Amino acid sequence: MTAPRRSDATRAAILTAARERFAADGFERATIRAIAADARIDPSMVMRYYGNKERLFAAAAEFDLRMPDLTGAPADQLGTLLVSHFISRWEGDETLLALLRAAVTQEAAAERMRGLFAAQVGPLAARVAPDPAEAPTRAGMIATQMLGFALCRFVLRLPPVVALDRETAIAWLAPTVQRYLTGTI
Amino acid sequence: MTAPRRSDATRAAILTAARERFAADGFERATIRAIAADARIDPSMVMRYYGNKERLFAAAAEFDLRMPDLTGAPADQLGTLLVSHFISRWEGDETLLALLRAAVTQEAAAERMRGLFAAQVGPLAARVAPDPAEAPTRAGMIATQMLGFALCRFVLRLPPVVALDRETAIAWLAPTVQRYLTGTI
DNA sequence: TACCGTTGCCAACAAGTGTTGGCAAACTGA
DNA sequence: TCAGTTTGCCAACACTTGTTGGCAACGGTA
Repeated sequence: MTAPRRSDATRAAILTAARERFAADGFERATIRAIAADARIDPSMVMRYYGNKERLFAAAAEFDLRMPDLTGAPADQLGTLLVSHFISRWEGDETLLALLRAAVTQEAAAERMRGLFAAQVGPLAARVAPDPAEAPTRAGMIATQMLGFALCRFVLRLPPVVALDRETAIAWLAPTVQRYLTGTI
Repeated sequence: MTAPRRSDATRAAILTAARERFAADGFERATIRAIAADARIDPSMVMRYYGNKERLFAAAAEFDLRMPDLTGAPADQLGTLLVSHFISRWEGDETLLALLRAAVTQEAAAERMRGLFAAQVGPLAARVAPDPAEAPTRAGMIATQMLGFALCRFVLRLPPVVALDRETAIAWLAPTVQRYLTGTI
């Protein structure tokens, strides 16, 4: 139980600005100076509170997929539920976008992305897959589709993918994810 | 018909080194100095022959998907043929990897990626899709899956995706691409 | 009040970046 | 042979980057 500090607001402002910049520009093009300017403080404050740029990114890219509990859900609805959940996670929080943009050139960010899918999608796959031994592969295939969708929609902004409304996107993606999760290979 | 210049070998060496560096490090972390060092020439030569870093990248990321002619192929084999072709294109040439890594932070590279799928996958989808009007969407969905696969396998290096051998990868991906190409939505 | 840790800013550093201009050597054509 | 072009390197430029140290103002505590 730590006492709240007077600088907590500054810390939070830095983190918010960092997430925005990392999400928009990636790791190398997001500069400490720009982040500090957004947070309306001096760049040296960023260093004092977060040590260096990598640790700032690590703090800003803290993320949890919050995978839903699918026990009890209709077996043929798993794909729809999962895809719908993923899209919500992407749209509600730019942290994942920051993580994806950075992961392409930052090994630490890539490692975190790997951990995210292994630790959160893997167990879910293990519970519903016909053979639990296939769970990592199934989680990996789901990653290829969901990260690919996010890449095309939010990063590359491929027009036909941007144009999809939520329901249509789910209609396209759900059968794919359903098959990766429970289908026979 | 231009006469071959004495500097053509240097130009080619620069281009090869540039492709390697851009593919491995992305646009901003690949430095002119490092590229020049790989090509064993002075950094100023890169500027003389390619003007600036952006134009160097544009030259290094010249790429053609070389989509195969699928007229006459069995309708139910389209997914397999396409996926197999994509994987070959990815593995045979690091240009596509350079383009993907750069596209995440460089708008010009993203634009080229958009053009690639619109101009090469789009027409193919128009020929085999039930309704040609859906071709852009279908090409876009194929992009989400194939770029997502490349992202996870070559960039993020998700272990279960890296571990897939070529046949297994095709077995997973082909039905997805087949459905995006010809399935009902 | 006097004290001391906290918060913040300013100025500067060292390193690395893309980029440029000039100059020597090598080559080409007459 | 000799002028003119091409090829290459060196040194430097202007700028940006992450990062550091010092110094003033603030705020709670005794």
